[in-house]
Amino acid sequence: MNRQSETSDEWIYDQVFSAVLEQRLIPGAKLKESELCSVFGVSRTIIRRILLRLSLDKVVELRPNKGAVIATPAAEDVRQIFAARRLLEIGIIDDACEHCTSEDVAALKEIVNRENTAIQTGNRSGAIRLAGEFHVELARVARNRPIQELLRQLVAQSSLALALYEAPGHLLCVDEDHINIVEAVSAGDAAKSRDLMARHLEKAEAEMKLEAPVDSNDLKSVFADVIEARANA
Amino acid sequence: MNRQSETSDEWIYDQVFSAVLEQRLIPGAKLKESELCSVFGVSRTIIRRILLRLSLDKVVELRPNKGAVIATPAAEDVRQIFAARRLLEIGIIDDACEHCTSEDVAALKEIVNRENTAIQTGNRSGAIRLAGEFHVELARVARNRPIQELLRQLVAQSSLALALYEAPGHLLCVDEDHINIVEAVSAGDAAKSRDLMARHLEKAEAEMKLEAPVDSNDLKSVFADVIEARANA
DNA sequence: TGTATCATTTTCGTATACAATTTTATTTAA
DNA sequence: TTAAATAAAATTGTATACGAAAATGATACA
Repeated sequence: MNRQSETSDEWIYDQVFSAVLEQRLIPGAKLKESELCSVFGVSRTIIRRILLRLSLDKVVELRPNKGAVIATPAAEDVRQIFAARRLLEIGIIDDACEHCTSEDVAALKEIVNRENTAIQTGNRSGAIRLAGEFHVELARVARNRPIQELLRQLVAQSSLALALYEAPGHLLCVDEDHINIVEAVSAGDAAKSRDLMARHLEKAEAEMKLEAPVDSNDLKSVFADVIEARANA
Repeated sequence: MNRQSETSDEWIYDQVFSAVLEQRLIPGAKLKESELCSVFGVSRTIIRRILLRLSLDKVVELRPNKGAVIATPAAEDVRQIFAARRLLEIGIIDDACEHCTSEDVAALKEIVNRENTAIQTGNRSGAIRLAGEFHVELARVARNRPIQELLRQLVAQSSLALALYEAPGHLLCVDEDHINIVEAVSAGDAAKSRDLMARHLEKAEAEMKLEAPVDSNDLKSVFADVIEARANA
């Protein structure tokens, strides 16, 4: 049976990737091949290929002979993730301002609107997902695919980081940052856009407690190091 | 037979990746699975996994039902590749200056020395490869893995771009740029380093003729668009 | 001679078989 | 009862089988 590989593959990949973005899959979650097989109705060949792709995205960790788990980025990883995001997202602002068309503005506003709706309706998954989408869309507007691709990965990794290190009691603050950035970019004001983006990213990183690492009410996170040690024993 | 997958996989991947870096594999070259199987003595399962990884690096193009070929980046791709490189490599200079240890300086100088030796002995493959290695090493010195990884891919893609668009008669000019950058970085002079890097990258991109695209004496490149059109027919 | 159609061979895509490793369960001894 | 040892089950890693698609070559016909 030669399936329409391209499509089916992409669909399954997106399903898992989305689950990570929406934090329905959290760090440490085990991804058994046979389970994924029955869920998606394909053979292990396909599932294995998708797990490999996700592992190259640093969203899944492939432990030889021990199966795949959702990745658990260390504090240092998270610092590098955000350092990279600052570099990329501030760096592309010039190009975003330069190339931004009216269609681009519409697309950006559409995302921000849906994001705000999600926030107001208490749809946390949707809000997280759309917030990430916004940042990736901005890279698309800047017309730079390599950077867009990396940002897509970094946004997903940020979602994992947030699940691990988010300061308690934060939860869905309504945020004017995104819409302000859209306005500045569509006005072609690169300096202002850069400044807004810089502060926005700082804010995001500040919401995490990278020193006192763990999320209190999730045993998997609390004992992540123990699990890691035992897993490698 | 459960092979020591990790190692064997990595080795084969590196072999192919290196061949691209050294331009022993040029854009359009066909990678038949069965041939790779016999060359490396593994089954198609392994080869297929490696081809997938290389395709995610944008070094190989996977054409459904038509096999894998070494990628042929379009002129617009190359512009984005170099735009991304400028952004990344200039952007990491601050961190490189900040984190650069004496071991790092030694490692950088070692690469530059080997590069110059390669140039002087007419070892074109080695020179291209080491030039790329230098840029990736600088990202390592900056202590940012995500960016280092992307740069590794972009350097390989640059090698393909060079094979396609290099201005004729260029060939291995001895270059003081790299050693100057090492000096500036190890002295902690970020401003100077940035300036040197910016001009170095501009020079590299200027060596290519992205408007009059093709490499004259390679039919595969000359008729790349025709091939592409027919392949998709 | 050149072109179109058909058969043959090659190559690719997925599922599956089987070996090796890890995990879990059970038994046994202290 | 706990802990170690062993057996059973589950899971992963690689090779291979087989169907589908594409490339190649042969034949018929204008």
